[in-house]
Amino acid sequence: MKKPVPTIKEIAKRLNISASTVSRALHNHHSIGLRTKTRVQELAKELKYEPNQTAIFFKQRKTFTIGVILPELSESFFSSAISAIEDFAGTKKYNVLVGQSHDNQEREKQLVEAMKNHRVDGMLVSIAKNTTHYAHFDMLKDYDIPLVFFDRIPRKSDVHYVACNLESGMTEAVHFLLKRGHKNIALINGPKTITASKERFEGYREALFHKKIKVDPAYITSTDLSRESTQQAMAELLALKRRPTAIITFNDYVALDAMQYAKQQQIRINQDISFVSFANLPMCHYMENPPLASVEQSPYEQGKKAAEILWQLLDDGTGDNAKARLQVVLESKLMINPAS
Amino acid sequence: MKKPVPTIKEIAKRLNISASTVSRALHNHHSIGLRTKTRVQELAKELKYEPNQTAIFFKQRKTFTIGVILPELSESFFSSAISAIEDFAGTKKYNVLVGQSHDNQEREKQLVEAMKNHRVDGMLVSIAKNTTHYAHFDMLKDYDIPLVFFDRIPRKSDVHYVACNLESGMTEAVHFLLKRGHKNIALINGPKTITASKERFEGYREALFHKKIKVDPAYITSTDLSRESTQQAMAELLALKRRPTAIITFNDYVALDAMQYAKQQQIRINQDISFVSFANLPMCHYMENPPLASVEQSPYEQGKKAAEILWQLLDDGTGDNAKARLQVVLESKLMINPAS
DNA sequence: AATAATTACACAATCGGTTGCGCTATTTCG
DNA sequence: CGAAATAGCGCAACCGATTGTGTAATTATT
Repeated sequence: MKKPVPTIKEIAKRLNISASTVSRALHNHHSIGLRTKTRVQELAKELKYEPNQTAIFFKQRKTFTIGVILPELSESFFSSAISAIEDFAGTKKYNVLVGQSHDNQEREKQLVEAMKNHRVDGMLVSIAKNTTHYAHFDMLKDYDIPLVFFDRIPRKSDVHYVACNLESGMTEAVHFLLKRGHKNIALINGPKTITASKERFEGYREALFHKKIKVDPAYITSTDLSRESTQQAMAELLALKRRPTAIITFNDYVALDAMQYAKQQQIRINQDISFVSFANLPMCHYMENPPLASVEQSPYEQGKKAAEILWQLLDDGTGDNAKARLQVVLESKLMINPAS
Repeated sequence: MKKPVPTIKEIAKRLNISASTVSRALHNHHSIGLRTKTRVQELAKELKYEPNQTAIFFKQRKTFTIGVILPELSESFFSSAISAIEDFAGTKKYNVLVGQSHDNQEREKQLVEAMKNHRVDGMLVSIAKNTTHYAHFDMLKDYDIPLVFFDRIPRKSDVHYVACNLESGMTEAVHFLLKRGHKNIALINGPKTITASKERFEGYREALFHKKIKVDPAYITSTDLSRESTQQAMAELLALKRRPTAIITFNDYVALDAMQYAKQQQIRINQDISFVSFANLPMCHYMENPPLASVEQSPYEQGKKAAEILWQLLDDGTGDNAKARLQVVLESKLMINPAS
């Protein structure tokens, strides 16, 4: 049951040859004779020899492992993204190390440290909500570990990233509602500190500006994404004299909480008030009164694209394209809910 | 930007002492004088020295990494489980390597190989649907890598595992419906080949037997979990003379597909036909007509428990408890949907 | 036939940190 | 005061694989 794990030395000893010869034989090196080559390979198969990767990692200064850090593994968006990343890594024979920050900057930093010490060959990161310092990421340059951000990206220009154009998604959403005759379109945005909220607001402002409609500050609310906070925002909107006839929410979860609250207030969903949101969760297709439309943020595609970029950097060897920043913005798309 | 990564040797050279002294100083070894100790530690901090883990992994024959293999990272159940595992591993300063088998036995085998060669300290696995051979798992014993299965466990008795008692969950579900006056309770079960389906059926049979009700074979349908297959099963049930008044489905997704089809056939959900299912997905709490109840399978708890068992094995050092099989069955619980 | 080229392998260093052992001062104690 | 104990540090082996260089034996070249 507990056989001694076979090593190159063991094979060498048994065949009375040197370890280096065994190593070369196993790699089909040309300087090894056919006879010894086959003898080595046969014994290796017999002993079920498998190279000790930890030794190789150490020697080659390469671990064939990438690190992925994201806020929450259990969130649909991120689990789709990590799935894409793992798929891509699998095709390249790479391993994937994961860590979740739980939107905690300190934990995020620890994870970066751990993965750096682990000598991952590259990293993919979706940053925590409240991450404001990026020193723990900058450090990776000293270790020549390429880094690609995705979805939740830092507000810096000197990084590689993949993101989704939320602004255009929001613009599309507003136009969609305007076309349906809505004039009073409110917003339940996310936490003001995060980029994603700002982009959404910009899209909103842009769309209204384009139609020469003034932005009513009272229509702009925000939630910390908790149910209570969302319902608080909803309450504010319902209390307005000029009550909105349409609400665009930060994402589908917020929409659901808002809609639930609205229902309690005897408001008919998508009749008295129409909803449009972000994420396009599959579950909404099963609902009787889902948001009329939702902006697809393509988690799988983002993850995949981020992985592609990372491998581009890995293949470049030295990462000499430190100047050329690879920045990809995927177009978001407003998906009209068929069930609505 | 590309500073030479500091090593122990570098520190040793600068202080004109030996590498071994540096190593011991950093570990607060008693045989090192206070003066040199502080000199070393200060220089280490100044150079931002961080030990190269790959070297330590290699030398110590320990990687502080566990491998997790599951069918699909993007499935809610598994993403919750991996989240729990990562959380637990984090508290122990361990890293988590993930891989998804996509229910493909060959890929699963590759992943086990890769993780074994990576010398992970332990593994957690939820096996692929169609995995029938376990040789690739047995091999781990030769490498002293403890292994704990969870949720999707193999049909072998000589393994450690954590699973959920689906049978009792099903029994509860049937009793729930019987108590509400239903006599004609049908089943849309999962693929016949998988254990989870068998357990559900056993629970169903057991519950009816207990009430001295005969099982009508026509009430037992199955789906491969695709929408088409589910709706096919639903069509069969609706075509029956003695149409069921309640249906228990394999999981919430199946329930949603079935309900959608039923609606198209002018059937009023939970009035003409009541639904009960498995998984207890949060999304159901937002629906107007969710399944009346759903069996909670506690993915987070299962993942956590599996991790706990794995660490128990890791702490035992030699894994000498090869005889004592750690097998935990968590009770499933029928959750009545508040929104229903 | 003498030299050059090629084949086939061994030796040894190396990656970075850890650890048993040994050596030398200094201190302690009888 | 001389011997034993102890403190403080260096030497070298080691983990397992890779790789540059050296070298003997064989083959090719002119």
